[in-house]
Amino acid sequence: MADPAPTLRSLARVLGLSRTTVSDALRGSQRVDPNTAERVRQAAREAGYRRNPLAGALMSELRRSRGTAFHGVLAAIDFNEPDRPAHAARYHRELVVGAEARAVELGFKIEKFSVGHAGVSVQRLDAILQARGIHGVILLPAWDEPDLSNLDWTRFAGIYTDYIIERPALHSVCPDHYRSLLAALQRLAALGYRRPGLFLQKHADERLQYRWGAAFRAFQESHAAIKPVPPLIVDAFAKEEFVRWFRRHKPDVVVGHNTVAIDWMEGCGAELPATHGFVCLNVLMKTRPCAGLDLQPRTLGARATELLIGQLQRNETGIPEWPSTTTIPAHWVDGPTLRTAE
Amino acid sequence: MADPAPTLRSLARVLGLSRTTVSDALRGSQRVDPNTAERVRQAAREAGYRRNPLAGALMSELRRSRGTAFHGVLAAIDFNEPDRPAHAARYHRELVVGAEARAVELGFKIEKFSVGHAGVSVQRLDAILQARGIHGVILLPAWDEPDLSNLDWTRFAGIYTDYIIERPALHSVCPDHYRSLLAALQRLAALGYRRPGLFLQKHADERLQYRWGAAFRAFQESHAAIKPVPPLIVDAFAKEEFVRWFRRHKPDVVVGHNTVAIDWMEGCGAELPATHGFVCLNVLMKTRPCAGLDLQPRTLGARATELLIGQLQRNETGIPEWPSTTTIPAHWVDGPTLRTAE
DNA sequence: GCCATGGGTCGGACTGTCCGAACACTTGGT
DNA sequence: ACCAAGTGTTCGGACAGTCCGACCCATGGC
Repeated sequence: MADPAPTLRSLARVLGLSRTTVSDALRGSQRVDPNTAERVRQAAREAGYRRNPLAGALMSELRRSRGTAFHGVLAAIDFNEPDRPAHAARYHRELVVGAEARAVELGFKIEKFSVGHAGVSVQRLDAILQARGIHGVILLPAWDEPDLSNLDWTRFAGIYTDYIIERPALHSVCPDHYRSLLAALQRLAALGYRRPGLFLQKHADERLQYRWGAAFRAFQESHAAIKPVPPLIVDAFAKEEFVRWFRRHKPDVVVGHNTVAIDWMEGCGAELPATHGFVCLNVLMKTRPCAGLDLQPRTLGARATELLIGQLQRNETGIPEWPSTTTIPAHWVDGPTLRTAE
Repeated sequence: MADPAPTLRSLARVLGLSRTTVSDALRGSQRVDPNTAERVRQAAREAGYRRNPLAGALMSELRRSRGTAFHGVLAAIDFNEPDRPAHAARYHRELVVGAEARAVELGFKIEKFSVGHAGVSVQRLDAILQARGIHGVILLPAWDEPDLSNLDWTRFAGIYTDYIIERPALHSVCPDHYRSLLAALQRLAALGYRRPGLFLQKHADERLQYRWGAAFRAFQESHAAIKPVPPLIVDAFAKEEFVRWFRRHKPDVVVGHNTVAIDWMEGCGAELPATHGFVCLNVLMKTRPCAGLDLQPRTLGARATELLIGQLQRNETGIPEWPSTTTIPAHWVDGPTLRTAE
């Protein structure tokens, strides 16, 4: 093990070939004689040659985009959805802000693109990215199942910033809804609340594969002191349904997205924080001051950028064999809708 | 913008300096005359120079590691736990095998260390790693809450290969139990099973923050055609308790860790796969042929290594501000305990 | 006058890739 | 028999930014 690690050049010297031929042979280029290629592969195996992926990525980039030098540019791709609610638009903006900040720190730059509807088509996007020499893309969350399978993924590395993407199945980054709600409920229990209730829109939970509801039930099951208030999961927000549920099951704290529930609770005679409490599952959605969960879109954007740059440095383009999901727990935000101590 | 993007060399030519001096100046080296440095910085600003981060990373690695025979060494740290069951030991081995393979591909190498009990103490480990110039560590799962907070984390980057580590709070990599069980139940439903039952040891689910149980209940709640068999979650495996549950709730397929349940089912008159089915939640634990989930320890080890090397390349040591959890879904394995079609 | 010191600058070497040039050899038309 | 065109294979140049050792030159002590 005293010898320095073998390189393309040392290998070529031993074989009596040029470094170029060795490189081509190892990458399976059609230009080299099959016999020569086999010879090279065997010698590489025996010498324990390991290609330097960093150099590979650099050179590939450098040569391919000759003239138009490497800019270190990443694309943030937004699926153009016309009637996106304000909080979702803000979540997207925060994701991009976080991604941009981290990108700059690592010597990259982010450009925004919009596809579908008023934006460009997928084919057009492919052409634009290729022309600009962009090989890393961050896909922003889409309400409907996004489809970018038409992109030529052999030339791109991608990260999705929501739970699951199937077309194609990329690595993704998103909040840890399950763990965050468990932690929030634990905090409520520590504050003395014993009858937590969950108030959700059905579609919101479905998108997360029922993680909110699952965490809520798991908490109830595993804590004997907690009274099992059944979660209220509705098709659309409606006052009557909520009031009926609230009167019947008497939760002492309600956890949900929509802060209009606070008004309805007060309409039933509740006084916050004196008699009851409220926690918002996404502070970007609150329309009045209250405690809640910050899903940390900036941090998610930053982490997505880190993962993407990691892939580029390993020269890993294409669809991963085993897509992974990276999650970050939400950050608790105090507010006037909860009592401060037992 | 007709000119090609400025490089260190083009910048140096204009300034009448060498590329080295320009590089040093821009990176704020002490070796350069402050006046020269300022001149360089201004010229770079005016020319719109942007350093190529890929080339930077490559060269930094290349130059720094010259002379040192190995590109980089990572440590795999195992918490020495005396009475670890055989399947856990195998899971650990597979994790390391996956990590080693990926490390080699990326030009790194892995060395194994064992701490606690018969292994070295944490203080000693710190000294050893420092002396060996090792800055990346992969922590293997520990049954009890592991504690490595005494390591001088300002000098290390670390990844834990299980759900959560609090001392210190590092990034972690682990299987996606929640999603995997949901997917498995969906598959069973597609095969025609309508009364799935879950059989768990309490401690096993607690360690995962109840994710098995939570996924099971979430599936029942969201699928009207599925009969809600209550999960059997026991303190210790015992035949009588299982048989009572099995007779009373009549599940048509049982999902659990311990394959001894198959014997008990057969004792109750079940015939697999004719009348009933069984799925093992971790194929490393099965003691007889059956369908189940491969939690993919090799892939997890590989991904942990990638994340760790990413941190090292970004020069990120210490405890992350926001620890993330990266999960990979389990891989379904067919077996003779399930019918093959509707 | 000589040598040691040190601040500032420079050149060499390093990685793998891509493209066009170069070369050897075959084929087909005249 | 000769040349043009085509085919198959190999090679060399250029490229990025960094680190280390070498080098130049001014200064100061003896």
